Amino acid sequence: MAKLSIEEELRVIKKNVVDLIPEEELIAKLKRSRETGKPLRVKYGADPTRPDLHLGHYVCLKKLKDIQDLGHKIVFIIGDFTGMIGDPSGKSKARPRLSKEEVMENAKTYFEQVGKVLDIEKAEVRYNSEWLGRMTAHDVIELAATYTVSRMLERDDFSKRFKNGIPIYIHEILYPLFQGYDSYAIEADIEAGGTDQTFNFLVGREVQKAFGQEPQIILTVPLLEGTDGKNKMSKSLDNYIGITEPPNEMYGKVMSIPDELVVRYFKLVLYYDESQLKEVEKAMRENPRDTKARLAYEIVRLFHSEDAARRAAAEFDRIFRERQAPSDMPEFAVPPEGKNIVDIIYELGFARSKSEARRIVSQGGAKVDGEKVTNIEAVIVPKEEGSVLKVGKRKFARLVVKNS
RNA sequence: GGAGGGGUACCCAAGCGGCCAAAGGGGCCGGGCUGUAAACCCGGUGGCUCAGCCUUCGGGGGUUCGAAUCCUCCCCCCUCCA
Repeated sequence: MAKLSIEEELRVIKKNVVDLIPEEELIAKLKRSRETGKPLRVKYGADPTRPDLHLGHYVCLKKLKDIQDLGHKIVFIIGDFTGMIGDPSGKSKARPRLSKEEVMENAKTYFEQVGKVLDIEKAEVRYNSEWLGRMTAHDVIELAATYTVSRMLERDDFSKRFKNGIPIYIHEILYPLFQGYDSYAIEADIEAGGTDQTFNFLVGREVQKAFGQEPQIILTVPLLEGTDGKNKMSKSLDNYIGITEPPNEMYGKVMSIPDELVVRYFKLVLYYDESQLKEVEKAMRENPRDTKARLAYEIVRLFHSEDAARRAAAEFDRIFRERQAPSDMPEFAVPPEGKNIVDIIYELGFARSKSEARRIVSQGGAKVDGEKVTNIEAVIVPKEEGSVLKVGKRKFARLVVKNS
């Protein structure tokens, strides 16, 4: 890659970044890196419990890719040790303890997905049990002595929980310290992550200083809101768009985000620059639907292909604009004498229980060949060429006569 | 260690002997409408062999014709004092 000036390098790094603390130190590090020819070490913590990456992760991975392209070293930390503690950031729910095998398995899936965004071969991968697992009680106390309780309680999550009488466990208090120790162990120059990690990263700086190391730079990227438009994208809230999801699913999920989020997705996921975003804003006012469709198209293209995007768009229009059946749907065998509508819906997995299937039917949510079927006693005998069952807005199946 | 408060369905939160499968909100699901799986409006939301039955209100035991509601033991959480 052509040599950029420090200013240009900094501009690349700063794109779509919320905080860079402190910028002067980064400039100094960049200068020194050029002089010594040693790339900066950029730490990124990987969660070994959730191998499904989504667009929210992508925002940060894309940033890492930018930095990698500038010639710096990305260091992935697999938190196999801290995974047993559970990061207190956000919701606090006890996470299951993972076995070594599970961690390795998750890590494998994780990197398969990360590989879609940046070059794993050029990155360094470390497991934090390597150093945390070797710590003695003495070491832990020494680490714990680098921070105070009141400073720990400055953290937003903690102070809120403390005020609201929600328990905070000691091990959760220790978490940021261990994460900080990781930075020391790998000699991080920069630590990157979402803005919710700011506190942990700051603790990392303190730990590094306490152990006589130059503190890392903190680089945070915005948290992308999920399809609900309110909360940050996360698997547990089920408002996420996974980067490995099939094209049709991905396209549909993008179409389901609130209109207000469209510009933000163009910015954070597609990396549009200011002038492009102005155009998008204008287009959004004039024709929101088509603009959102363009977003969906571009996102599918990014993670799959131009061809997949085209097909996903056509399929979406076919189902939701023209109200037609999809070109491809699961087949369900019905005996010649027919089968009860509720049983069919339940067996297809279109309802979680038979009661739910009954509700769907009686509320008018089931159609066979375009005709509503509201009687839960109805017995369906498919036409000779097959019939189309539609449940809700987007669940379809082809019913065919077959002797079982 | 002492004193108080609390644990209710996917989440938050009412109920405090029968009318409670349990108010209300969120979420989710369905319908209508539409520019989309947007927004908005309406309805539904434990399960089943469904006008009936079975399981649910931290866990066990008990009182009662009858308990989420009363008693008792246990587990867990919070606050204040020490």
